[in-house]
Amino acid sequence: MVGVRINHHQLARAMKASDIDLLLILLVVNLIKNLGHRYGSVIDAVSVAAKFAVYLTYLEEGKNLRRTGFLHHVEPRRVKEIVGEFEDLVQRGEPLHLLGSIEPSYLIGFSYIWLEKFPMQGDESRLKLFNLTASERLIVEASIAANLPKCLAIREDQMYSLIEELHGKSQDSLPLEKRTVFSDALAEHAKFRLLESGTVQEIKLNPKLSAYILAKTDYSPRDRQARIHTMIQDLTRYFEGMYAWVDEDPEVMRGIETLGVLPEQKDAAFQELDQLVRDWADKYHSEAATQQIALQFLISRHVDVLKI
Amino acid sequence: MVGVRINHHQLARAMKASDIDLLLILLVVNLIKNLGHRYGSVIDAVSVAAKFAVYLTYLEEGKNLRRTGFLHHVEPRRVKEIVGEFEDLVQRGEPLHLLGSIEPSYLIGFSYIWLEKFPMQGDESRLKLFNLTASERLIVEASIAANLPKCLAIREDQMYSLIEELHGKSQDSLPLEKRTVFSDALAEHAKFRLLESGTVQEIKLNPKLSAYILAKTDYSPRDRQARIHTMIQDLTRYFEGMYAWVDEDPEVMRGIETLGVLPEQKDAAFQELDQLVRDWADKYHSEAATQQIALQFLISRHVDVLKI
DNA sequence: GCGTGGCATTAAGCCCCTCAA
DNA sequence: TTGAGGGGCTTAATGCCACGC
Repeated sequence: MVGVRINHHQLARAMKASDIDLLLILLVVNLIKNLGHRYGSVIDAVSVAAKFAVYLTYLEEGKNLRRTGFLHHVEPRRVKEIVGEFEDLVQRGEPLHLLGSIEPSYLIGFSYIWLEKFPMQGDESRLKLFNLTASERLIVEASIAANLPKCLAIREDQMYSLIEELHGKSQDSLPLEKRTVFSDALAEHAKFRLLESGTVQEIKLNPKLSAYILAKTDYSPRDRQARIHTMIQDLTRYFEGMYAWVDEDPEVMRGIETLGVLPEQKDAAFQELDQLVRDWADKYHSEAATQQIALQFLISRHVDVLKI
Repeated sequence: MVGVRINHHQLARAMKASDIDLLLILLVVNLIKNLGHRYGSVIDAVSVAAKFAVYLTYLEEGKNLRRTGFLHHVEPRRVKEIVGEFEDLVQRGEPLHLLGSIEPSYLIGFSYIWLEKFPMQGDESRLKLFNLTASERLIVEASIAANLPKCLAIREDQMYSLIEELHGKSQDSLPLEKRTVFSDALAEHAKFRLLESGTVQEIKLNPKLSAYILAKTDYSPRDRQARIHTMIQDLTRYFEGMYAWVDEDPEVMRGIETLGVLPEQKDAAFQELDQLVRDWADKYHSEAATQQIALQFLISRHVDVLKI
């Protein structure tokens, strides 16, 4: 049972979640489970977004606390607090901060700090910090994959120190009120996340002592990070475009085609579409144009909603 | 100042929100401001999604409360509560409910209940329920748009009754624990939302008395609703496709082209693309194929991120 | 390791009321 | 009406410690 991967979207559908609910689930569940954000920080992030909505309405409604409160079902007193928070931000030129980054900031850069604090010089043993006999060391080293980042294996308490330092750094960029104290619980959470993502590996030397090694130089691999970034940007653009489409903006065109494709024709179809789009863009592109447009497209498996 | 429309995305960008934060803002702010969901219900909805993530991890990790807690930074005891909630849902076959519907359920169908409770028979006056002299009535009626739904104008207290009944109905579909009591504050919120969306109009008869008329048969116009629905579905599909793309799924192809287009060529370009895509789909479509694919595309204004 | 229990703090989402400008 | 108070309830996010298995 352990390690079974559950398709949250399918389970949610089976539980008869509505369309909008599926969208929320898709976003939130991935933030938490795949990207590794803390449960609480996602809740907080959304709460900031919701407060932002309140602040905007407040501005749009002529700074009327009561009316804003009615429109969103929030107490005027609370509206006032919220407005205060945002005016403060604007005043001090501080950035609007929800999650801040796609992956948890206190885990990003974990490898750098490790490499910085515990570098592995030349051909010294990775297990330098542990008192092992030569034969013990050889046995352990044999069980470690090759091509690992050049830094030393460390003890649990040293890893906690690294995490604490990282947490401290990530807090520096936050306004004073938003900072959260470091706690054992948080440290342990981070350790689990690092292990789970494969960034760190634990090697049990004996029942009481483990060595921790850095297994990857990033919380996520570089190219995957880049792809996730692209995904977020595409999604945001798509979101905005679709909002405009809902309002029947004539500058926006939306379309969808579903079709059955034979496996052996798939690659040809993909390639041809790519070429068609490229040619189309070349044909209509004009350097003289002031208006830039973007054409996004995506081919993916089509799952007939009714069939599920 | 009142009624000024603020582009939340631009303001958020100006406040240096990160990419992922912009995405969250786009979603949450629109749920609250444009679709009219209560502040609290959006928070709750996300909280349910987050709890769903916890539940999924719990299942995937072999029903290990503690480990699940560490992975998401939630106390094991809380994990247990959350798991209990979901097992209950599954057990009783109850649907997973976050927002439930794209627009607030207690406002959808407002016009139906009005038409049902206060229908306007034949050629009787819309203001039947108000004691007005013939001339007063004519003056007021002249100020009302033609072609309104055939139902009577009502008093404020009657509108509150309608809202209460509607709230009651929407609660029926919820499990017992999730129900919220009706309150004056909630009623007033609904009233403001109805007025703001233009579903209901207020006509001041005198300083102490207002008549309320139903100005539209829907909280949102039908075709707009349909578009919003399409948007949510497209977004969800796009989301899923992009997630697969991140994992380098070979069945997924993602692309984007940006170009400058002269206004006079825009329509031709749009039409040609439409045709190209159609032809491409026809060419590769095979009835024999078991695998269905979907090609989504969207043209929208391209805003260079760097320029903002 | 894991489940379970106790104990504590703080914020915030809710409700209602009054009074002065 | 709107802003500004006051008062109160309840949930839940977050922390810590400890016991028994």
